[in-house]
Amino acid sequence: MSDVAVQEPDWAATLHANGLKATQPRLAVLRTLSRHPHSSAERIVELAQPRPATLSVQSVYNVLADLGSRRLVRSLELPHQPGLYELDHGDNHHHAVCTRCGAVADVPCAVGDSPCLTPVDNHGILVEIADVLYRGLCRNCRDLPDTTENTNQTGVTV
Amino acid sequence: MSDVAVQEPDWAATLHANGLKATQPRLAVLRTLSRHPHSSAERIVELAQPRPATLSVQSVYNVLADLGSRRLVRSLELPHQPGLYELDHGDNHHHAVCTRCGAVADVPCAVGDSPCLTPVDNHGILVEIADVLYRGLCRNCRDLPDTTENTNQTGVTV
DNA sequence: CGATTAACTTTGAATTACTCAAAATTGTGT
DNA sequence: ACACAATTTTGAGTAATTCAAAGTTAATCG
Repeated sequence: MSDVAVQEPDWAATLHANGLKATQPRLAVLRTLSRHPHSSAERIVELAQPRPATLSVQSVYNVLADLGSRRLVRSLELPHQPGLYELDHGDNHHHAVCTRCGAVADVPCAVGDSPCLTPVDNHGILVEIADVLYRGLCRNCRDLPDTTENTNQTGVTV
Repeated sequence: MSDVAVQEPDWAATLHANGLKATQPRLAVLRTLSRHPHSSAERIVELAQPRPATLSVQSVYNVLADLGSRRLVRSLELPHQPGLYELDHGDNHHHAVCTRCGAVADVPCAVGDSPCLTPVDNHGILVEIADVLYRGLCRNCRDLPDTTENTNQTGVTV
């Protein structure tokens, strides 16, 4: 029997197609984001180990910048938290974040087709993109009484 | 003839009504935000001078935190920029930001009534708030050719 | 297939936007 | 005016990120 492995893109080929060398740090970052979307730079370093055995935070920042400029990766900035990164699948999806545990979920960009897709002229600014951040409580946190400690608790109120 | 002054709220009374002392730094921050919405803490220090003659950045942060907890002021976090502050008028408006010059404009929360007001259950997260950030080009930047320097240029791409 | 070299990563220092804590000051009720 | 708690300031500290120079590596050429 063959292993039932999750099909992953050929990252080396993707990098080459974008005029980038297929280096270990870049492959590690792409593999990690593929398995763990919405990860911070520090988290990527943790998750990427031990392949390669060492990977500096600065390299991750460099890699994320390079991949971001090629539209392979995009970032998500939540208030009072380090930036989170995910593979850029070309869709313009938004995010829902739990204000209690910090869990992040993708939300398709289709709430009656607006406001994401309709360019609006607001006070002279011709809108091309709408970034929407939904805030609320995830199922798990909703079910817990106010006083209960949450296992997912990050200490951050987003 | 009397001066044609813009009518400003009685900030001292507002502070007292919220159980806060009407101190010079607090009055200066409120006056400044009233005249210059979407200002950062550093900018508030610049704009508030010379009344009082000295005002520390830390005081501004303290004041903003106090006023924020009383819902007199709210903040707006743009990626890769210091937090911006504005008076909280109780409406739940959003913001449009020019990706070229960084200009910020208020946008009423009413794009077909959604997505701001309709709670949606997305991937288990019961949405209570939707923060929308519109990005685009302001009239001024749209009229300028790509190569032209923008007078409002802050160096920041938001 | 091994050398060359431009691209890339790492190391270490610097910066920005804040936060924290203790000391000095000020607003307000008496 | 006085007193005292509330507030501001001063100074140090922190987290996330950026900058710059030296070292390393991937891919191309011989």
